[in-house]
Amino acid sequence: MNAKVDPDSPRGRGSAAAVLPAAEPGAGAGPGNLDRRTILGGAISMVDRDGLRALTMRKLGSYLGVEGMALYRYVPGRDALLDGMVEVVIDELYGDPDVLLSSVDWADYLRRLAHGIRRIALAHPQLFPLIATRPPAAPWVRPPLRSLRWMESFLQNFRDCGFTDRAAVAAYQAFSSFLLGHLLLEVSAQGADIGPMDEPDPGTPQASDLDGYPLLKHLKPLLSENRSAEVFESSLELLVTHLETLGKN
Amino acid sequence: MNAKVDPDSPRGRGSAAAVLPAAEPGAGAGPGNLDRRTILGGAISMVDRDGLRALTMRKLGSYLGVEGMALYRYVPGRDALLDGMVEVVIDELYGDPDVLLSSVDWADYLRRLAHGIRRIALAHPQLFPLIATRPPAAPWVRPPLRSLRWMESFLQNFRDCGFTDRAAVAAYQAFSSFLLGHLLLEVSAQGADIGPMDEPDPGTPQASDLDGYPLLKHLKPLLSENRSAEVFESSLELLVTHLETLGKN
DNA sequence: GCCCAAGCGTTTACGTTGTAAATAGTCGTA
DNA sequence: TACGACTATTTACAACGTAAACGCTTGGGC
Repeated sequence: MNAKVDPDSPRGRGSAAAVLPAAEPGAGAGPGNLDRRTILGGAISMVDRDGLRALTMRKLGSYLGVEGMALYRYVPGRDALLDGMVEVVIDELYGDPDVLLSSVDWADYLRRLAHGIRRIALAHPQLFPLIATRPPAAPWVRPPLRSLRWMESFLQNFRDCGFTDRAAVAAYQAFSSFLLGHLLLEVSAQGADIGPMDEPDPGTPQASDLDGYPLLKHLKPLLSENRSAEVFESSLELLVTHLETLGKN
Repeated sequence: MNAKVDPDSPRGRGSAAAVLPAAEPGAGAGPGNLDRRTILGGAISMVDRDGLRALTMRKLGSYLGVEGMALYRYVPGRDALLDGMVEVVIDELYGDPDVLLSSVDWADYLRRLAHGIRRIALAHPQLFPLIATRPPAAPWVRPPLRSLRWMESFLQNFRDCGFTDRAAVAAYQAFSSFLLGHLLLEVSAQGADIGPMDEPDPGTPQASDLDGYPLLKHLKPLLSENRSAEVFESSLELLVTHLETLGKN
């Protein structure tokens, strides 16, 4: 196919990040076939396939072979459903062997964690905006690394590597900004690529739409090039060296 | 009040960024009182006050002293309304004198532009997630600098300063990621600060909730410190030096 | 075998949303 | 005065989130 495959892309690996515990949908009615995990898994795979707007309580119900109202016995409401989905997707990190390797090298840890989250983002492009914009549990919890468990282990790791409290916190915050910016833009671009376009995509400005913008017209090929993987890598390295100089202050 | 005031915060300046052309709402019924600009302005100030969930066609109508269906003569539908709001808010940049100063120094230009967008984000914290996540006009248009006019002038400016096509495009993309990550996190934290909390905010984990996370409990004061302005500044400088080394390749 | 409490999913119902279609009011011009 | 053209209202409908009441199944004590 292509010379190099993006190792974080779903097709680039044996789908190690897509560890959905989802029971198969429509497993027939009857009691006992429903629980919180099944519901969240179904919701996630539904959004992965059809997008966020297609996720309604009733549609999710019928996707699971059940009436919409049945979901309310396991989930307090739609917002809680969304929060639960975000939590489940973020916790896919725990199933990622590349991330879990422990290491005394904080830079190595940072790189593996970053790629782990990138893998999640690319595996669930339609869901990532939710990860980015749902109100976090506390104002000091920053997407996308928005689980208390991961925050704790992240900060622990950096303190163990000699970072001061201040520096560890700064590292968490800088890391969050970096990931959020890069991944949100990456999935939004990719979501538009494979998004809902059957026709020649009337949303995309054709060459004729750029008449007032000669430079854009000239740069369009460059702008359309997809160097996400390389850019992500080099920005990550920039962050690492920045954190190095930030060092122990 | 406080030693130093954030110059990008709405209270930090004479509200120069909040140039809403909004006609006063509820200006009485009768024909001729409605047009696209009024509608978008009303929608924006409504979201600024009550949040995105409160923005409904009918509620916006009655806010403007009109029946909800009247809006459809000027706006094709709700999605187009949201897109229009995003466009209007981004175009507030054109009314910002600090940004419009021309300069042969690309770094200076970048800094002024960055602060201009930060000002917009802080002036409309509830709206910024929309700026970040609405599908752009084309996959190669990246929020938050998502208007073709601004893209054109941004790229022009960098090319005039000696950047190659490639480097100018890379600068645009790096700039976008930087802004999106920082500003989205900043407004989300601030939105939670002044958000819908009347009681002691049950959403925020109290100290007792952090029992399983001793390090978090210990670092909570540091994590809650708001150094957004300084962090933004220093990350911006990091970006500038990065673009310098990226230079002309 | 019988009953009953508990748990699960369905049914019914209500208010709200986005939006299409038909309607009525207003105003400049012929 | 009559007439289009705009403009805003009214009416209508399907889909949504969710509360409340309702049956159905099931397992345990007598």
